[in-house]
Amino acid sequence: MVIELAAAIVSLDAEAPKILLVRPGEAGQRPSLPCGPFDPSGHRTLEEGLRTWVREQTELHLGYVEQLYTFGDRFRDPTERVGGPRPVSVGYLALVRQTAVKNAGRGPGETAWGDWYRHFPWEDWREGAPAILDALLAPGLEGWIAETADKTERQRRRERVNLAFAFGGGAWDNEKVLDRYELLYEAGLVFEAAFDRDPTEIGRGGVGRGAEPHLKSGGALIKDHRRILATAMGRLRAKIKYRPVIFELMAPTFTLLQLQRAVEALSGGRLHKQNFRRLVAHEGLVEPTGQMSGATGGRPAELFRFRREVVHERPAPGVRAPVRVRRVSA
Amino acid sequence: MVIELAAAIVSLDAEAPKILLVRPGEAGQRPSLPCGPFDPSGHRTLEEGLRTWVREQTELHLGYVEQLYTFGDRFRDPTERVGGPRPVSVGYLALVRQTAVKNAGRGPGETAWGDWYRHFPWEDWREGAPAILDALLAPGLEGWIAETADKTERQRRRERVNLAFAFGGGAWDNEKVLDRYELLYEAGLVFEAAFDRDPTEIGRGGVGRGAEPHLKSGGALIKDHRRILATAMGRLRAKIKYRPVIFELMAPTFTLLQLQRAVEALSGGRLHKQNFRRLVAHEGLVEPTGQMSGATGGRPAELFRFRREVVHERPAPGVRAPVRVRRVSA
DNA sequence: AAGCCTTATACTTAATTTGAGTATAAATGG
DNA sequence: CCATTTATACTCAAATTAAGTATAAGGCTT
Repeated sequence: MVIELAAAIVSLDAEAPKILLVRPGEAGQRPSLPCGPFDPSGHRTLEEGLRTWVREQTELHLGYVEQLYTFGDRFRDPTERVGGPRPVSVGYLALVRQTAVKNAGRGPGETAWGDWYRHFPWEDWREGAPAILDALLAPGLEGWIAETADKTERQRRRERVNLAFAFGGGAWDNEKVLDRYELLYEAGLVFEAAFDRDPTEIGRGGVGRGAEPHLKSGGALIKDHRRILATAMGRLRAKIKYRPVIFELMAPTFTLLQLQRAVEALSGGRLHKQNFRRLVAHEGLVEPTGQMSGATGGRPAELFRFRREVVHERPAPGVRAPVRVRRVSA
Repeated sequence: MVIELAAAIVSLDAEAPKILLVRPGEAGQRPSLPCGPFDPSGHRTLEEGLRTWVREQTELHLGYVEQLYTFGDRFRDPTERVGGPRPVSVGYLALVRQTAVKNAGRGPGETAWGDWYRHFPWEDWREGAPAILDALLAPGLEGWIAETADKTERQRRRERVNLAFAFGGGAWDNEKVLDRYELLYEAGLVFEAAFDRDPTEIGRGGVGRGAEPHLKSGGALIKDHRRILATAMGRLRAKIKYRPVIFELMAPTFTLLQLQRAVEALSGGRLHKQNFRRLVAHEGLVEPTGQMSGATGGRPAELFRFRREVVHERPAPGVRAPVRVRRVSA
């Protein structure tokens, strides 16, 4: 059995969260995350194996690395054969500063930074509710619910959809990224699902159902890499609330607005500016440097830096600011 | 490569958190968690594999199951040979109600419920600071810090110890169970560490150093099973704060004090009674049944039940009550 | 039966935190 | 010099929290 190690390497380019992708070797193929097999004889730990692979493939030396989840489902990869070797993949989240980013090439096998919302357009609520939600996903999911004849199963599907997508009046939870992706996958609304079917089931209508919308439901990746990416996104959104991981993505000094935009970019929603600065100051997350930033269009802002001591002072230091997400468009 | 699936199955017996253990086959051996190898041809998913193994070994049908972490470190198992097969284990947390508990036997290979604080005596602060902390762990860790000649490394160790054990005046964080266990392991203060050494290093003093205290630092388990248990404990302590998982361990109806004792048992600290009940009522986590409990010594208390609807109402429903942990003894 | 122990539950109070503003300051580009 | 943009200080009411006090309702003891 081969264990594949795959990394969702996240960076932040101003207001856009980026993800490092490896270009497909052949045309028509989908991109992948940097990844490679775990080598029990060479790698001392799983994480070290991952770091080694990433270093080889991208020339990046990872700083912050966190294990996400281990997936072992059958038939998530269209090239998997019945009775063939079973893929087991361990997904990781890594954070790198934009300054460390280099050598993204255009050729096959080379790496490139992509916008993570291209793969999950329904997750970005910064400019109001994403259009794709009402235009494609809601009707698509509605169809998937109606599709089953069993009443209990229908109810179960409706419940899951309402919870994950907040259709039933509930509040949109920006951490439920994986739940939403899995539902879309099951409902056949993401590209991968059109291919990744149990081959023994092909012909039973799996592939046929509405090839059109799949193409629009975000950029697909190879194997289960978009699932790993969804896990990374959800985990990161949760983690910035109680660990100061956001600073892994920031330059050594930054203005409070830059910090706010960074949090907003990852969270996919807006924050209340005045309360945000009160919060980060009060929590002791940042301290003023005394220097001023080269004004970007208005009054110059003071530059701040991360206060490392905060981890000793409070048990769970993070940006606890409530993310505002609303249905009314901006 | 073989992937081992192992489950930390937690239950709650009144005020004692319990963990399901499998008795060692031979005398002198340590107990283990229920576990078994992942079978790529038989198991559709990793989690299904785990459920199957647990069903076979314990006749328990698991309800709530959650993946914790995948460990792939070398030489965590004393029986591991240099160049031998590499152990990779996926740890799971499962929660079962005490009512579902049965057939715990006394013979080898049979299961038995053990107190989880027997394996982590330093984690139970309900009756004040655990004695083992000042008596054994603090001096032991101090020795480990002093042991290295490199000043930077010494500083690094001190920082880690202070953070995890709150020696430097910080607050004890009841979620840092794994950090603490790993430190004790590295410092050679837990039983496992006396055995689990890189065999190539044996003779360099690893095993020799103070065999005495190891035996007292909590009940050891086979392989890296205590590490999985530590992960489970930390995860569960974190999770009850934002997911209503505590109800997976409660009877269908319960008094508010029973619920409070359950939370305290897992958290390892005390809660403020009046505020606790205000909290669970206000969060909408429970609803009164109208029935009264058979009084256990005082005024009869009303029985409550879990309000399932709460998951639709708020994004992260859980018992957010602050756990009080203090150095002064009760 | 009275008094005491135990547990339950209602209510109070002050301090703190939160959400949502308003007001004013300091830069730039016409 | 004025509109625009961004920064930052300050306000204010509502909600939440921490830590009580007060009272109720059982059983057990003497």
